[in-house]
Amino acid sequence: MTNAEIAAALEELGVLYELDGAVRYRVLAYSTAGKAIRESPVSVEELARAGKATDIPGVGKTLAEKIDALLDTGEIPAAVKLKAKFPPTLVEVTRVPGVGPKTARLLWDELQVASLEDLKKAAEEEKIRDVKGLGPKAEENVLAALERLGEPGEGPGRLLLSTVRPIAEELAAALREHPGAHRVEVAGSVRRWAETCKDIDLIATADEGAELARFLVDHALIAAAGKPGKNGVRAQTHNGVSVDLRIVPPAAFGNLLQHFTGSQTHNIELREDAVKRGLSVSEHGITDTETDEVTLCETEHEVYERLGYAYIEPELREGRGELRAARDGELPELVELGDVRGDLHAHTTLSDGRNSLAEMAAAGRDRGYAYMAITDHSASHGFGDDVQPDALRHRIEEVRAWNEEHGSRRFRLLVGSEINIGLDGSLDYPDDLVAELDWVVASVHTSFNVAEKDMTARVVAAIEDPNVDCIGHLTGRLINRREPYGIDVEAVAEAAARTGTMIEINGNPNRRDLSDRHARLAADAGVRIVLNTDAHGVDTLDNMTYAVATARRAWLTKAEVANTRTWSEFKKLLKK
DNA sequence: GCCGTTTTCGGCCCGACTGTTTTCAGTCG
Repeated sequence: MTNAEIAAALEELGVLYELDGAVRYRVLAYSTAGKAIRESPVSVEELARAGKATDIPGVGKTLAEKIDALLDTGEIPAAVKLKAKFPPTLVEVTRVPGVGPKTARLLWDELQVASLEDLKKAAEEEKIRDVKGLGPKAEENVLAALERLGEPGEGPGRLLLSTVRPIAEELAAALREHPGAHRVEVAGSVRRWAETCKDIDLIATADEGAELARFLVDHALIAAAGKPGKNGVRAQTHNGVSVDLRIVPPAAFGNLLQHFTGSQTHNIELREDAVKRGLSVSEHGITDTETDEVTLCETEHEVYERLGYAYIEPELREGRGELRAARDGELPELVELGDVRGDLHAHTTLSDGRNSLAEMAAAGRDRGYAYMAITDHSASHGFGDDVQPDALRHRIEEVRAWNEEHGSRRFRLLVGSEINIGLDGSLDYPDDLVAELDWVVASVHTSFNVAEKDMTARVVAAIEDPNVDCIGHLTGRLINRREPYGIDVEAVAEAAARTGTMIEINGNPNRRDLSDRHARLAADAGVRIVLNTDAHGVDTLDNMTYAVATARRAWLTKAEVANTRTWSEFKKLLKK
């Protein structure tokens, strides 16, 4: 059973308890546990089978028992019982925006609304207004919400960071140009470099707030907007991204930026911790609950300092132990883009790239890298992009020649390949040819649908090949498009650490693979992490920013990333 | 239902907005 399936079952049970009128903290426990389980980098089923489910934060004895029952019988007895009391489709009603469990329960009791169809019918027949506490406006909102749910592609879907980020940056840059604007920052999940984003949060201080809000509404990217006021405005871009601009006095800019950068989990933990110390934290300031004295902070640094923490980088604000580390002075010094000395995964026109060897090499050199590996696809790659052994031999000569002519002590081009890992873990070039390469990335590109233990054995076999330096995009996921294939990342990391094989963080924003959680797990296991772009053109060499962001979200330091080293130091890490 | 450098029991963020109400509950982020 996948983590997502276990999480969904617990979250459903939480909703059922809420419909049944349970105290909200019990309900909350199910949703926080569900979130932690979904985000767990290791298999929760395996953890539970080993009797260690309570290692997951938010999972105690009771939830551990419920997970055991779910794994053994496919269902949780408490959920079966509640589903006999409430129709299972009532859970869907609670997910209609604006409805929620309390309203759903009310509509069930009063109107026997059991499903989305019943809800629609009740609203259309104007029966909802007869329920005490609800009115005609509720009917209108329900119908509008149901309408939106029905639209394909609409709804609460999250967009890829690389889709949202350029829009956020462009809007922020435009606002900064406005003469009335003092400070403008992008906040929210964009600032935390999350994988996906629901909306864009912009924070500003300005002389005339309403004027700045109107200025945003008039921007060419904005399609629709609410009423601009002195506190900001909510708008939508032409491609359907929500934009929230909030404007505050300069004295509280730090409080607001901290609040809107989130994450929600981070803020809740921070505020709970503050309450224990007699402080109440909000976007408007920090209040001493004894004296009612309010501290306003112009910067986030002041916010964290006032609360007794070291400054926490936005990428770390996910409620994964960063507050404790910040209090104890144990935050890592995160790797930065400027630390990266080379890109070790790039394609050219020899396979499926868009630029030539010379163009890619020059672009890498011009970025100030000390080394770059050209790694086109291998002999069995499809789509007519295969590179047969003779072509690779020729490529080896080409790279040697390029280094003769253009290379220097400051920059060297490495000849490599991204070699397919076959079903049995073998590579699709002869060993003696592979041995001639400077750098070998091995990746799975075919036959994703094999059992987890077979996929694990396959990749571990490649790791044990003395010619393989690095594993590419380990889980094969495409964010929002393709689930990662089943693979035991812990076992792979153990093998990689044992053999000195590196694992990349692929910086393609669709991949970001290793994920932040897997990268943390691998680094903890002793694996050297490599930050790569997998660039298929000169332009996508820029994707190093996403690899670095993922590494930072994984708490990685410069030392834990192999390609922050000079060539002479990096060379020592190679297997052969 | 979880959790603990103030607690193994008694706590469990904070505020905006909305729609329904005449002071607040529910929902959302």
